[in-house]
Amino acid sequence: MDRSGRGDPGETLNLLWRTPRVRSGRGRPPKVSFDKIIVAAMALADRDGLDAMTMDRIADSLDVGTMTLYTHVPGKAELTDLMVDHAWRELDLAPEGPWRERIERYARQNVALHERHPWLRQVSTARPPLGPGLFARNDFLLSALFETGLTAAEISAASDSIITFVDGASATLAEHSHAERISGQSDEDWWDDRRVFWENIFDPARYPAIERTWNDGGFDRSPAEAAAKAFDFGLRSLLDGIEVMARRSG
Amino acid sequence: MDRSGRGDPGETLNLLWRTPRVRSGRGRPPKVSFDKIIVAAMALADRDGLDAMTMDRIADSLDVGTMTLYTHVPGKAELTDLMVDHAWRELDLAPEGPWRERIERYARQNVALHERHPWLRQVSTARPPLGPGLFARNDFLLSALFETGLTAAEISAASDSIITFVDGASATLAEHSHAERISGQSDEDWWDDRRVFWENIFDPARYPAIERTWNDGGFDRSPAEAAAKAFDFGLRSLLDGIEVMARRSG
DNA sequence: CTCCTTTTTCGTACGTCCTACGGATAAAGA
DNA sequence: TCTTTATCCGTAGGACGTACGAAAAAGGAG
Repeated sequence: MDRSGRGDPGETLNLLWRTPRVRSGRGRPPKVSFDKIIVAAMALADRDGLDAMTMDRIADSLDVGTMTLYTHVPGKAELTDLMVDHAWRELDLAPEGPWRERIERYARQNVALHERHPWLRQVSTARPPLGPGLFARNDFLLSALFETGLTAAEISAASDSIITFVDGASATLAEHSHAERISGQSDEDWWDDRRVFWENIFDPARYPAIERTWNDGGFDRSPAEAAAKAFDFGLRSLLDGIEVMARRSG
Repeated sequence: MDRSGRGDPGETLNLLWRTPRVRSGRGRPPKVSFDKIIVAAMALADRDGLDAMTMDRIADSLDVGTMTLYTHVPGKAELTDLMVDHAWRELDLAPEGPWRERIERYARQNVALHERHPWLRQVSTARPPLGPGLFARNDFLLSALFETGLTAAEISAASDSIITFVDGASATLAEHSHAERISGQSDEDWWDDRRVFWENIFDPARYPAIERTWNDGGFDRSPAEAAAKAFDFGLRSLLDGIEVMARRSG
């Protein structure tokens, strides 16, 4: 009865924390491994998108039968969880420098991660797979925030809001920088559609604030640039908010 | 070549802004309408989740053949876009009160919206359907922010970061309050799993900051309470950030 | 070498889902 | 009555995930 597109949480949990199996030597030698499947699936999703990542194609790219995958992985939902955790493990989170710098580094790394793996925006929202990747990230953020002297509850809340914002904003950024590839629409066509929309469909009388922002040049930047500005502003505000709270309490 | 799970943007755009068709009187009388299909689809997704919302079941709930739907809607991707926009139109966005209050009202409304329509978290991230619902929301936020005296570019960035944060945090909140229904796992089982995880799987030596936060009571709150705290903190910080910027510039 | 046990491989088949196609159907107008 | 127009919807096909079970390939025992 899985309605969220994710597999049984317990099953995934065991896979995420599993220690590599020790083979007895007996039995037919495996052609693929747990890890190779994850890597192949990620490569496919990176190149052709999450929808193109089918069990058939993953198996093909590994030169095995489709059903062979099911010896190593319970199903596609679990495989997706494993991919997400594997991606998060790519974050390079050295605990160095002052706390604010560390969190900014995390934010930049997260953007780069979404650039490499644009499919993350389709799966990485709420209810994340509770694997080593997630825990490493959370540990990094909590560890940085302990330097502020806030209470554990405050730190936890601050960490959660940073995760929420950075994940969402990274997804938006990656969305824009991959837009051409995703929509199959060239940048020129995009601007054309946009012009047609503003000229023919948009009714300024109905949305005066949008009209005014448009006239004042608020939309002159490309979507990617605008998203980057929003990212910077939001992150700065959150970090400032943490500093204010720290000064008040300590 | 749609890889994002969304339909042709141009097609959806026309549907979103379409004026109700004037029937000539000729032709077989319709059994369903555009709007009824959207409402039925939303009811299904609300009750049973997005995965359970199939074209077959939507048609059944309307007492028509499956293919009848395709007379009114090009396909499922477009229907999903229409549902998202329809949901956004439910936001009650009266432009009253000081700007900060207005944005807080928007935030609360958005949480309520995600409570009513938990499937939004699976579709409402980047690349939103550019319909009346989106524009009404953006107009509301921009209109509120104009009171701050910031430049159009600053307002646009601030608005975008609020949208990113509020959407992500609302999704997390709704996720937790619907967790039981989604996972089919009772609250007791959830806490049991949690205990098993901390006792058997979690390695404190590897994640010292998490261990410390745990010991300091940082995780004592229920996930829903913790998410609410993160929501409040993040929104307050963003609004403070806007105030600071406004004071600096004018 | 032969047989048994263990482990992995993978072809077949089924159920679900979206949707292209085209004939049937029901109204209005000529 | 015949034509035009708009809608309804049964059938069929293709894509996908995966249950099942037989076949294959290794080690070890006799």
